[in-house]
Amino acid sequence: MPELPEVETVVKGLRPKMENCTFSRVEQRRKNLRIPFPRDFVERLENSTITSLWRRAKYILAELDSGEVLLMHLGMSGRFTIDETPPEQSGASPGRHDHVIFHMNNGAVITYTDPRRFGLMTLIDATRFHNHRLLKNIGIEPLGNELSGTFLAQCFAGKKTSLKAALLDQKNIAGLGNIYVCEALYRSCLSPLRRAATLARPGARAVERADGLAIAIRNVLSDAIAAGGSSLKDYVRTNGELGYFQHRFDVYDREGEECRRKTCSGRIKRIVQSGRSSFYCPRCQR
DNA sequence: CGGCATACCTGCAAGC
DNA sequence: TGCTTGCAGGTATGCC
Repeated sequence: MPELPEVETVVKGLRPKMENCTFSRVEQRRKNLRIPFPRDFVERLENSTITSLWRRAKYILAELDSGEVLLMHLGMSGRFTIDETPPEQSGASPGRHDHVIFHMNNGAVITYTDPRRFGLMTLIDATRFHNHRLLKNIGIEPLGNELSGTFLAQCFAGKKTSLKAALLDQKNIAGLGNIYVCEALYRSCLSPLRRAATLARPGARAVERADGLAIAIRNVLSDAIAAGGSSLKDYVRTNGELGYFQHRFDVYDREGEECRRKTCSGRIKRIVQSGRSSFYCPRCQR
């Protein structure tokens, strides 16, 4: 499920068990995920210490004292689970989709599970990670200071594509996925079909529209992060699972149901845009 | 270059 | 029950 809020929640959950901790043992149970694991992946991790753990877009980055950065992505179905009892003591054996197991020097066993294997793990040089092919073209962080109506208006100026596609494009804004784009557009009363450039088109409403969208994006994401934190209780479930939380969506997966806006009598519609579902209220989103 | 379709892989729910 | 189909929250690539 991972979009920005889920990845943020995973990072917060992993931090107490990984930051300033050392990899005692690493199990790599297959040779690739979406991309191959790097050469000597296990050897390069073992006995190195994580100096800091953070998120950029939907990537999780662990800076190591070896001078490398461990770069991880959850893809569509990746998740981490933290166990305090080593499997050899609890008697549990790894599942078919448990691809990487980190044994930390604090006793935590952190398992990466990913049925669809759209996730990835790789190691990159700390001095050059900004220029790494996976990170260099990524857009602004939506929870940082750069996101504003002015930014969106400029960024989308001249774009013929839809607002939906423009918001999904990680080169513009990093971390939004299908769900939160649908939710942000709903909150700002903008249609996913609207041409991105019209956000900036001069006119009385243009500033309002762009500012409204910027605020909606920020609020949707921070609400989801807050919900994740509270429903996971310090970001870790009792079963150790991280990053999966129930969140009540206004439009996502609500095809045919009533619009939640009190002043609106519309019904949520599902359409397909560039091969993905968009959910919106055709009555109040314009 | 923009915009779209496609591919990667597995699991699950719905339909027959 | 069992088979087939379509769909899933991400991203890179290739084609026009």
